[in-house]
Amino acid sequence: MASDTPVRVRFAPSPTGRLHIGGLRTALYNYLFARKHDGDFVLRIEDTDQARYEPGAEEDIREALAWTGLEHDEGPEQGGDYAPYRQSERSGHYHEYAQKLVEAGRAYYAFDTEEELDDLRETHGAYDGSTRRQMRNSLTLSDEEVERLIDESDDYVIRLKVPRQESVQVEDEIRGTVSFDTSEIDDQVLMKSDGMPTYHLANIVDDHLMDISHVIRGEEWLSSTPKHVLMYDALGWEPPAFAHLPLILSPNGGKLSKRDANELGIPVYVTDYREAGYEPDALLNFLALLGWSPGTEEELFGLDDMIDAFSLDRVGASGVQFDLDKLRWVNEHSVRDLSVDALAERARPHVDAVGDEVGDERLRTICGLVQDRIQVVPEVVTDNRYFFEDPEEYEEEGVQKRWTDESADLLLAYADRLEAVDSFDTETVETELRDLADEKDVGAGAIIHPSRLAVSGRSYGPGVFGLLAAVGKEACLRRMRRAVETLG
RNA sequence: GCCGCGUUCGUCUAGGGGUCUAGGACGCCGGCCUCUCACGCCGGUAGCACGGGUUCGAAUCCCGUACGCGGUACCA
Repeated sequence: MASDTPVRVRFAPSPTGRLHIGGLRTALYNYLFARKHDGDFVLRIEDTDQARYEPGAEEDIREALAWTGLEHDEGPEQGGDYAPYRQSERSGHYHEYAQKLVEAGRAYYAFDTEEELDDLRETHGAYDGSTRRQMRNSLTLSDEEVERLIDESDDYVIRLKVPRQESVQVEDEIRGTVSFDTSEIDDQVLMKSDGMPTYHLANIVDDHLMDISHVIRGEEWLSSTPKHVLMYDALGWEPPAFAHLPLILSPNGGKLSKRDANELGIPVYVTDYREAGYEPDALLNFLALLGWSPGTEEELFGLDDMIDAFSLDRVGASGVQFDLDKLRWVNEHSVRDLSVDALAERARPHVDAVGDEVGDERLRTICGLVQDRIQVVPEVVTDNRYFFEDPEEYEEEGVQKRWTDESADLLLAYADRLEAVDSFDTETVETELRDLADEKDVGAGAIIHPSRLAVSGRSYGPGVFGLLAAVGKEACLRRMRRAVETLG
């Protein structure tokens, strides 16, 4: 990397769908690289495919990035020195340079119909240096004919004239030099018949015009990079540095799919992670570790720490499998770092969503009790149902282990004592229990465990005294007596 | 099929000719702590894809094979 040119990178998603988790990682690496080098991080919308355009997708992308905190310096909505940042608004540039390529003899008009192209693919293979002579294009037709065809119809494209049998070198920051033989490269369409550029043209024109210094993108682009290099060369432009990131794979192999989301619980879209209650900083931390290593034994990072530690040469080259357990582990640490108040605030929407009615004060109490027992915020309510409703059954294993012949009597006696008590706080509840244990000459555990079982239906969970206090006097008495009835 | 990229514990990775009887993390298993669970701490399990070279010496370099992934559109 030339250290004298300012670093400018871009994240260039296409609004054909919601932002994918892989896209977020690409954005993250771009962001880290930009911040690390005091450069600019640009958001560019690559909306050149009218057929696949999805309304709302750009909004989702913006929302997802905002949620994660990856702020860009320039983009469609806030503008910047290189505006506009939506390719559909930059048509003039693409036409201009497509024209230049034609004039320089590095591109040509092609008039072939879809049927002719299908036919070509079947009989000869690709539209390239070996077959273009047989096709209907400005290389084979007379100038007059070409002019007439262009005038008469809009149904033509501009194709890149790929030189025959040359070797093209791509310098990749992650993989080193990768070479391709131009005989393997077809005459890529640059301008589509609808007047829109293809990704390939738009991408290099914009990267050049926007002074992009480093193109950091997914590995799926590596194969088309030689085409881009050929175009930079034809236009007399210096290509940016390239870095192709390894792809994120499903634990089942292949790309992450909606099926992984359903079967493995791995969300595919960024906003789904928000919905699932993951902490954005944890997601970013996890994503950073997926394909990159700081070289130290540190694993838990804040964004700023990641920026400090980041470098492209520590990004791996092989595909990486998504590991939900690891994400949950990282998230668990983020949850634990939250203040109880913050956790309660985050839990609120999830509480409301399942229709539990609980005041802020009590929600904070509950959060305090479960904070280091959950990995993801919604577990405050999805696990730990006993805070909100009486247990419907008692964990069988727990009953076998903790419910003894004396449990019923002890629990009843405890319930009676609690009924007589005025304030039902953690200390009172504990004092009463210990006093009763002394009185009956049993270990505290003889009452503690049946109590937990009766009140929560489980043999595990928060400390009993906090648990009882949080559940409340009325419910505790009801549940204890009910447990004695059903467990005997 | 062809082209490209990749291959270290189940997973993410460190390591880039001797310091590697391969280090860390997640997961899993065991222990300690403890009213239970969880946290925390301690310990354990498990790996250089295979075959040839090069070298005094290879996880590290080269070649081949296998496997995986990507590309092969008027999609990005």
